[in-house]
Amino acid sequence: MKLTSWTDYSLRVLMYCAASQGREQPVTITEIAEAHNISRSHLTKIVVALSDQGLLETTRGRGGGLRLLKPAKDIVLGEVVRKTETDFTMVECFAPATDSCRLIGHCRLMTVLQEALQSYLQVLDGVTLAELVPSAAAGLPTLPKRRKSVKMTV
Amino acid sequence: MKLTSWTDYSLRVLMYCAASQGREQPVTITEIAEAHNISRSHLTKIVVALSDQGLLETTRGRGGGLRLLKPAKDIVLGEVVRKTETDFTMVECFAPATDSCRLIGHCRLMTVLQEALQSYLQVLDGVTLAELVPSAAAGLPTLPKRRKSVKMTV
DNA sequence: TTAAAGATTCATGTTATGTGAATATTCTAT
DNA sequence: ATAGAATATTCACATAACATGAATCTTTAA
Repeated sequence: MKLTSWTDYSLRVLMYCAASQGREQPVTITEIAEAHNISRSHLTKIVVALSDQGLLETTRGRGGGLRLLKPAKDIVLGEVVRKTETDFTMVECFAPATDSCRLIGHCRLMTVLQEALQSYLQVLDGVTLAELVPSAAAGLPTLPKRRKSVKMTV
Repeated sequence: MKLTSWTDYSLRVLMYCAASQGREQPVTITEIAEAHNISRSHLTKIVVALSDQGLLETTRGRGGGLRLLKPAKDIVLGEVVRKTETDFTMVECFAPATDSCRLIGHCRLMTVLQEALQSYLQVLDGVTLAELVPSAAAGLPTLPKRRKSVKMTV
């Protein structure tokens, strides 16, 4: 059981944007791709999806780039994961010939796993992007262009 | 995010065995494979693994088959899933060059996802095999009893 | 000694994910 | 206007995890 790397990258992009809120120039895809050392093409697709899902805003052309639509403190992780993760199927529902299904009518197993999933997402609903990116959480007015060592709260 | 079908099948095997506790002849692999309409070869590998993990006992030869090592009411789902699911890596830990890592030192994101995973498994720790297979549960031949509500850590 | 069971090995199929090149489109600054 | 910087789209392919299945070996009760 794991999140897809698609979700992983999506989170990185959003965190990067969150960390850069307040910057003059918006973040660019190339910038993030280089920071994380992944394919720019691939990252572009992820950004497009995030944009379609209303999680960030893109502007083309010179001086363009990415921006969060909401303040980082208003974006919860659960929302992001629900949108980026496409398949939450925990187990297959087997044919009615299946022993358990024959016994119970509807699959008790699936219900339980669904509850566990809810519990998982609820934890993520309690955390915002801002909390993952301390500098944004602290409400520092501006970030230095080149961040060296930034003190943070653990 | 989903469980592997390996885990899925593992659960089916155990549930089948649980439903058959008390039978004269032990359950056979062929029997389960046919019930769920999956490859006998494949299922064999799963059974071998379950046996190695101490979740069931196998006996070869005529009259052989599978048997749970413990009563179904003493086997919790969390235990099974922890054993059958091999990879709980939620996200990659990116290179230190990564923006977030540079800021935080250790990845806050991973911590949060780990907590969510714990919450997921805790729900499964509250459910036993017996509860998934009514006939095996305390000898009740009728419908499943309502399981007590599970504490969710949010 | 035979048939029924699990165990092992090897080869292959399938699918989701990831990569990257090439090119189109949009926008701003000069 | 136009050049350049950015996102957006399309196509082809690479890769690894997951799944399947045939064939054969090993064990054991009847």
